[in-house]
Amino acid sequence: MLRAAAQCFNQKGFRGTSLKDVAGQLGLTDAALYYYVRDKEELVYLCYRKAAELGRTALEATNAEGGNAYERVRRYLKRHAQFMLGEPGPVAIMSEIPSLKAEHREVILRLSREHSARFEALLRTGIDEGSIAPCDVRMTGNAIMGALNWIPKWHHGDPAVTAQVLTSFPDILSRGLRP
Amino acid sequence: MLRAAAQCFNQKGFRGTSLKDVAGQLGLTDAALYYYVRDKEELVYLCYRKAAELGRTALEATNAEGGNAYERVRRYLKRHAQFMLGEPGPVAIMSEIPSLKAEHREVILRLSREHSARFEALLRTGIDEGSIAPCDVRMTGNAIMGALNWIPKWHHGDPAVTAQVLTSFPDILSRGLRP
DNA sequence: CAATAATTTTAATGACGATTAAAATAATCG
DNA sequence: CGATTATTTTAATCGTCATTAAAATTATTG
Repeated sequence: MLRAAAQCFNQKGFRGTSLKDVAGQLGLTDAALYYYVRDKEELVYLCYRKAAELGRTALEATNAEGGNAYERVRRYLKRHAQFMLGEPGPVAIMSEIPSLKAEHREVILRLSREHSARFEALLRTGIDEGSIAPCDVRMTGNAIMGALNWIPKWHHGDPAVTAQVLTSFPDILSRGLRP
Repeated sequence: MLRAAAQCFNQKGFRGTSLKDVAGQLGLTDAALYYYVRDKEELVYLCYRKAAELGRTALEATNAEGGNAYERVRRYLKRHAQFMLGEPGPVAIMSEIPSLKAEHREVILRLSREHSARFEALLRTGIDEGSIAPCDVRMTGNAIMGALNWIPKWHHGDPAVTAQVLTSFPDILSRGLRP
């Protein structure tokens, strides 16, 4: 369901997707969605949360595998790109955070901040240990996350492009980090 | 008007902004907007087009100033960041392209493609002349544009941050291009 | 199979916000 | 100033979804 919704949002924009569209993609009728979700707002919220959790997982898994910070960043970039691209990806660009209800918005923003903080911490580790060149970690993190989060904008499922992204992106985004 | 609209879109999301919101920010009533614009759709379209044109202008102005490709890229990055940040910036994240009417959507997509192509050409020039390291220009362009376009997501007007972006971003995004 | 629970549909309802028409106000210009 | 044009407002209207309630179907389980 989240996958269907995210796909609709990315494809038709938020304005353009009605619950009927989402339901249609599942072979259901719009009213059926209300069995699983209180609200359209909640549907959006769940999509966003899922996406945030995937990002967090990607970073954690990478950290768990060890290696120096530079290598971990590279592996993380690939993992993150992977689920931005993947079929299984319920990942919608989070353009509607402001219209979430306060409670939900807080959760998403918190997850988002936590993720940024963790990534920045990783960069800092790299700087300390010398595997990454000194830089403004906040801005560097913002730049890298932006590049990743923007992927759904221009990627439309072409498998050739997918492969291209997976090989290029980690290189492109990490090359500037070398000392 | 476009500034007001873009600001609303970025701040409240598309879902969250009614014409009354946009009009309110101008000290007008919602109906007054229809004197200038046929449609809400047209308002969105004009915002997007303005943003696209600013990007194009930034790149052209930079090219006109000369210098090698690497230096031109750096200057372009700063210029582009500048209007993403600036008060005068009617720049909304283009999350609703799919719901534009076909005719308008085509214009935006064309402008967008043209801009990408120009930037990629600049990268290619740099590679040929040796000021930029060989790379997948398409993907590199996507990455850099993503980082730039994402700025409104996390920048909320703090002038200290603005300054930080302007000094850091050109460095961060161009460092990976060095041969 | 009977009975209960889970899931989906049909058929209204309702609200919000875009849009419109007509009237009112403000600006310009001879 | 008088007249014409430009701009804004007031006061409806209108559509499009989201949402709901009740009925129908499907699945589960004793």
